[in-house]
Amino acid sequence: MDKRIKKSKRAIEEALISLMAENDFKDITIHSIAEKADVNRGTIYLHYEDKFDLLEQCIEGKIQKLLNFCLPEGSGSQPSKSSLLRIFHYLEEHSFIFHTLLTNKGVPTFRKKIVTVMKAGMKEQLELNGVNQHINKEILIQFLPSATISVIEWWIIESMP
Amino acid sequence: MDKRIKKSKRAIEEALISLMAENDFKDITIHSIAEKADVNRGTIYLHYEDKFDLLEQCIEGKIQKLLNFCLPEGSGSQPSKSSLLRIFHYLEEHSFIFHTLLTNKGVPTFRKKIVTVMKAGMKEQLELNGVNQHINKEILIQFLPSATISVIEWWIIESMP
DNA sequence: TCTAATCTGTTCATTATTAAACAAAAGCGG
DNA sequence: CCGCTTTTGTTTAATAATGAACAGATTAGA
Repeated sequence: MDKRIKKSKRAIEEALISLMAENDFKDITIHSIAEKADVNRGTIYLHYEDKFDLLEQCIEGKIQKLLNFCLPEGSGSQPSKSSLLRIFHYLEEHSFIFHTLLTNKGVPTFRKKIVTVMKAGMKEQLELNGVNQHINKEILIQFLPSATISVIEWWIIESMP
Repeated sequence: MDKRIKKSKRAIEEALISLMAENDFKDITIHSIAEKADVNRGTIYLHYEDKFDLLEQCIEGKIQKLLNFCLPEGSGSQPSKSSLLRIFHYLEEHSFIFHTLLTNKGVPTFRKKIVTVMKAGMKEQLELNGVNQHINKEILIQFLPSATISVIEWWIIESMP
């Protein structure tokens, strides 16, 4: 992708997150984002529909990056032992971003997105490894992600041990 | 000035300094600067003749910024008491840059430039305030800047108290 | 010394970003 | 409620940056 696009999007999304750390999402204007990102206001509309689409893409990107980093294809869906650990390391490394996305008022989207992704991931895991066959898979899939995300949420918000 | 130009030049000059902190100037290539700055190589030639011109402009810019910040026009060439203090604060704030520019092998330019600027500045000062009239001005002007810069040099290189 | 690799300047067409302007929509204080 | 300011989208022409290519210079190693 063109260097300029990468830089612009990075600046814009970083600005969004930094603003979200201090204001409710609803109070953030495209104007202020452009200012913070040191980018022409028009540039934002070049890549995003509006601020909701921006938040959407931003969240999507963060989740993708987390997954790509923590579940590298090479090892072919590793067992959860080491990958879970990697996830926690990654979250620690980028705690500011995830803390902001999780705690900002008026943005439940992020939590939902993660739960959805985890459901899919776990389903795949369970079908691959025939473990826990004596437990109802469906129930596990419904239950585990929410539980896990709650733990993660707690861990991040309490600024992790 | 166009936002894009500001950003490009800032990235390029920052890259240069960061590279100069770890390599002799002569070993630094335009290639590596472009890489570090995350900028197309051609962009550098859009604003600078070559790496020597880049260093030149970079140094010039740093000196100008220091002067503008420490000798604001409003107060009309203040006496040296507070402005000297401001200079030291500014140097402390930007110590990495000045340390790098002063210590990099093969770049005596920076020291010379500063001495030149100080000579001019002091001359003006002396002509304005009729102080020290009983001392030969010319000798002062020859002597003071070199002495001062030596102190500053020592102060910065020994990572200031 | 010869070769391969890297670096330098420069050119080109394409694309992204900019500044400036605009009308319309919100938001706000009196 | 009514002005006033800010924000939103969108458009325009102008300009800066990009990636790619190129020949020539320099460097490094065999």
